[in-house]
Amino acid sequence: MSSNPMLKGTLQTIILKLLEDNSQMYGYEIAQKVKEITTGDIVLTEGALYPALHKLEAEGLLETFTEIVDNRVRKYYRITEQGGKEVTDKLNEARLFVNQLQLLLNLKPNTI
Amino acid sequence: MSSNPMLKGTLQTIILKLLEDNSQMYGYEIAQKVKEITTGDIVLTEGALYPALHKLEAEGLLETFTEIVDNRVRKYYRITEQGGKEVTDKLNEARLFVNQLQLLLNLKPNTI
DNA sequence: AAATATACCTAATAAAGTTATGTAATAAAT
DNA sequence: ATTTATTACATAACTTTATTAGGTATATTT
Repeated sequence: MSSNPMLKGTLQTIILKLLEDNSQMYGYEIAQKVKEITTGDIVLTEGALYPALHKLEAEGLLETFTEIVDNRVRKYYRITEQGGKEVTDKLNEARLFVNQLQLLLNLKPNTI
Repeated sequence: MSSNPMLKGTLQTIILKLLEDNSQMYGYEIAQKVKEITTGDIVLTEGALYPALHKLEAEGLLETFTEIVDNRVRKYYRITEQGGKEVTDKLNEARLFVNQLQLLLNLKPNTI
């Protein structure tokens, strides 16, 4: 099933949201977390994940620090103050989009 | 407020779904319908809409015929049998994606 | 007469994925 | 003991698919 074309535009929001809820995470951990939460339905490919992290860092929404664990480098990411503001907006956008998409596709489950 | 980057990957599904519910529609009508349903939140740009329609036609999921109304050409689209099968799959995919996204972003409204 | 709405189209550009490849250490399996 | 899988990072080539911008043309409204 691999990664989804529908992911486009939401990957940044997913990353920011995870880092809003978890004080620090490294790339691989983020990918594992997404796989776990979605029971394998959404898999973040490395070619999407790492460039997205770099971009968010370049934009000042994330900051990094490295640690050596088991002789391997881990690059941890933290959300910045600016990132904290952005994530609120992006979540609202995503919420709106999901609602409109559900309207368009008649996906809204009957709220009994 | 213009089209959404999150639209990527869902535009085809939106078009197919509308043409599943309406026996025939023309491009401009589809754009109007989407604007109407989403109260203007999702606007299909022509540069996205027309190429998407052409692609779906080329793939055999849609078929077309033209009519002259008020001395202007209208190109109507109909969903094909193959398109009917595809739309079911695409809707399931979209449903799954929306659910997983809501999980990831904690967007699920409390189902009271 | 000018502006807006209707109705189609495409080309250049940009964004953001996928696919493939590379490096390197540790852990598990044969 | 050696191969394979997992952990962990990264980037380049490619593809898809949208945005932006431009073009044509008729009908309607201001």
